[in-house]
Amino acid sequence: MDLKTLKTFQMIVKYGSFVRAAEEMNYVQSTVTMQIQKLESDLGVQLIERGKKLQLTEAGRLFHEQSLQIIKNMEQLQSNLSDLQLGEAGNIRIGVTEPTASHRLPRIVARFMSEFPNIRISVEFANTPTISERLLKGELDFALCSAPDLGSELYFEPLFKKSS
Amino acid sequence: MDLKTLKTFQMIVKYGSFVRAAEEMNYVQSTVTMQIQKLESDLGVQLIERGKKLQLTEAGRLFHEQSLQIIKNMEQLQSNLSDLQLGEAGNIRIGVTEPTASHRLPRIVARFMSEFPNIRISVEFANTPTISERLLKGELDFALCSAPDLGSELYFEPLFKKSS
DNA sequence: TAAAAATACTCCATAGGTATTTTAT
DNA sequence: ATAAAATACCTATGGAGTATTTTTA
Repeated sequence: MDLKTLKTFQMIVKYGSFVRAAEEMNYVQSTVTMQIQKLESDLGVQLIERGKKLQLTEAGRLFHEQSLQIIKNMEQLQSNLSDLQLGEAGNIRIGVTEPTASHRLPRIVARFMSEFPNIRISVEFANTPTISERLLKGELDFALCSAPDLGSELYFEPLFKKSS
Repeated sequence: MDLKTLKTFQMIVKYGSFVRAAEEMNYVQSTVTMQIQKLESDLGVQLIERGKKLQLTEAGRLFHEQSLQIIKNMEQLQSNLSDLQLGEAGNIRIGVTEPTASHRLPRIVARFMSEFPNIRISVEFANTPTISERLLKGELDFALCSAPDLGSELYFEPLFKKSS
C-alpha cells in the first residue's frame, strides 16, 4: 500500500473524476484506473462505484476518512523531519551531576532556550558512572560531569576544576 | 513510501538488528539494507547509525514514534474494512417521512439493533422529494416514503397503504 | 575472527506510459 | 455523440534474491 495511491484516491473523491485526479497528480488517466484497481484488490473491497457520477461505496467512505488521517500523519512526519534538519526543532538530551546541575546549568539552559526557542532540552541528573553508561547506550547526547573511567570510548573535555 | 518499509524499520528498532528484522519480515538481509537506504534517501535524512550497536539518530527516533502511529492507523483501517465485509460493522442511512417515522420505525429499528448491535443506523426525516434527491445522490441507502416521481430511476416497492 | 551490514549483479514484477476500446450520458 | 473509464500492450524502474566483500566488535 503506497502513499501515492492514497493521495490519488483522495483526489478522485475531491474532484469526483479519475481524469481530474490524474491531472492533479500528474499521471495519465489509465494509471489512476490501475492504482485504484490494485488498491481495491489489495483491500479486497470495492471503494468506488463507477458509472454516471462516481459514488463511494460504504467501504469507500470509511477509507476516505481514515486514509486522510494517514496522509496527514505522513506529511506531518515529513515536515517534522525537515524541521529537524533545518535546526528548527529537536531535542537535546543532557546528563548532569550535582552540584553542577544546580550551580551552573540553569543560566546556560536559560540562555540557550531564549536563543533557540524551538529546541527542546531534556536534562537528567545522575552520578558520573550512570551518566557514562547512558551516554554509551546513546540515551544521552552529552553530559556535564567528572572524568569518566579511563579506556571508555567517551570523549572528555575538561571545562573547569572543582574550586573546593 | 511503502507500508512494508515502515514495518521493516520498526522491526529493526525492536530487535536492534537488520538480520533479525529480515527474519521477522521474511526478507533476505540485503533487502532490509536496501529498504532502509531507500527510505533514508527518500526522506533525505539518516535514521540509523550503523556500527557497533545500532543507534537511532534523532530523526530516527522521531520517525520511529510517528511511523508507529501510521502503521497502527493503517492496520486499524484494514480491520475496519474487513469488519464491514463480514457484516460486523457498518452504517445504514435511511430516509423516512412522517408519520411513518414516528409510527412504524421505532419498533423496527429497535428490533434490528438488538439483532445487529454493531451496525449503526442513521435516520433522516424529510419529505419524499427531498429524500428522493438524496437517494439519487447516494447520500441515503434507502427510504420509507410515498411513491417518488414517475421516471426517476429509483426502485419503489409498495409496502402498505395509507389507512386514513 | 566472527558476525553484521554493504555492495555487486541478476531477475522479474509491476508501476506508469501510449493507444485503443468499451461504457454510459 | 462525447466524455470518461477500462483494457491491451509495452517499457523501464526498482524491489527482492544470491553471492561476495567490507566493516567493526
